[in-house]
Amino acid sequence: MSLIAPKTPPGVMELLPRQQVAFQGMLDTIRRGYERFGFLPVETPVFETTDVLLTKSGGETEKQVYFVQSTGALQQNRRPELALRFDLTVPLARYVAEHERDLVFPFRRYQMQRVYRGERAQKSRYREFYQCDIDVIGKDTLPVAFDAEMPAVIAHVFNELKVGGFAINLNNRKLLLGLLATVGVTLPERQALVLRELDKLDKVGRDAVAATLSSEEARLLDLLGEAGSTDEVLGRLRQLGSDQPQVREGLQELTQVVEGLRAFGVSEQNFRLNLTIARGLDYYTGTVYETFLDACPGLGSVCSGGRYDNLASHYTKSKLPGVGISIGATRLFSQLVDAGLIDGAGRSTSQILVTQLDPALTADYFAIATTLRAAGLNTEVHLEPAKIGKQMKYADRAGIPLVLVMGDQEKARGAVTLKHLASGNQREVSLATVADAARSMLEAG
RNA sequence: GCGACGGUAGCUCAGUUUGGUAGAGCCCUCGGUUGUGGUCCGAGUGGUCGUGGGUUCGAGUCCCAUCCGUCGCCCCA
Repeated sequence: MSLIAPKTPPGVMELLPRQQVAFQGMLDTIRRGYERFGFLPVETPVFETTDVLLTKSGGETEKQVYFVQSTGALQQNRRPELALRFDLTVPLARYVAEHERDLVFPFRRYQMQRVYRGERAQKSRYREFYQCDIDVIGKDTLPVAFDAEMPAVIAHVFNELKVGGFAINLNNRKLLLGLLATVGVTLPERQALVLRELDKLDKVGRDAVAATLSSEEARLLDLLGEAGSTDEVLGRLRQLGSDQPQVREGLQELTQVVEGLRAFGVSEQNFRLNLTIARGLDYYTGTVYETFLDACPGLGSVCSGGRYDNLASHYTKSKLPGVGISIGATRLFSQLVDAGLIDGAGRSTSQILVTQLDPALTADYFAIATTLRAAGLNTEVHLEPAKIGKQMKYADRAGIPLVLVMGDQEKARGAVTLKHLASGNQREVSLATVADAARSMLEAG
């Protein structure tokens, strides 16, 4: 019988158990951070009906959607009625429109689930990946203060994740569109093109971008691309003295966001104004965010989002403005592991392995394990008889930090031997105090 | 969808120039060590050389086709 090659489909992240522990730890940290700011959990199905999912899509999005179809429907040649979500924001819009009467506004929700994009896999571009979103949806109105809270939450989470240096880049699309209008760019298609080119500024350089633009557009490019501190950039924008309404409004919002961030106590190191980021052109209408890690300069954003004034407009007549931001957890994890900022090989969930040295003492081993578990320690018994060296090797490879050994010598003394594998420390302790001893050896490392 | 590069052991790769018995390191298993993992030493398992066809006495190696993968473009976390 011929074997089928065991192979994960391209563009997915599949982890070994110890890596999975490390990844779960990261998700736990993000979840704790989101809850610390009072966001509520929501989950939605991985698939939506195609009419819900594709309302918003331009041609690009639709090309990346995976359709879901039953075998029966396939055989009847019917068009798929379901498709996999490609982000969590569109499902959120549907969710809010559908459950509007049962929700409390402003509605603060977090959602950490997998999304799917049918594009060609590349480095740190996955076809299945986790997004960890927070969004706030207002009823009729949503003050700009919420735009400032988003990056404050992210700064808190990234500091908890210990990712090293990071910078949340801030911009405002009203400001950008207003400035474009002042140089005569008012056609949506042209605006989109200029913004897309602007977005590439860091990547391909000023001259390459300017070559695709008119001279007036290029002058604007130089204004937007000029570096400087937060206050310098704001000052420069004010000096323009533009009375173009979108420019005034955008500048005022951006100023409020900066003031809010400072009031929240976010370090100046962790945010900056960057007038060249434009974000996806679909639904953002005001503030936009993109976050970059100092440790991974060449790689893209690991966390981005923005303000949208009319997201749910396809599903309801209610006005439901929102602002949200999303951590790309799969990409973030793989980058942090590559950069050595987190240990990709986590510990086992077992804290202690009770070995079987003497088959006659099996009942004692089980009883000791029960005692340790009752004391709150994750405990595993090596149920398969084997040489003690092999049992230790098992603990070492599985990432179990502590090993318990008891032979008839120890038993006669009412004691057990505990060995901490990483340090090699080994102690004989009284059976009566084994849980406390184990705990202190785990803490000592 | 477009472009570049690449497919040889579970993994990383050498071998291709000049056709001549399929290799190394790591991993894994066992042993050295009958109460001690990780280090060290020894042995062993593991391959239709991506697939199909062609040239040849003989193809991992040369020719043609094809599939798949990686990276980049577009777009995006």
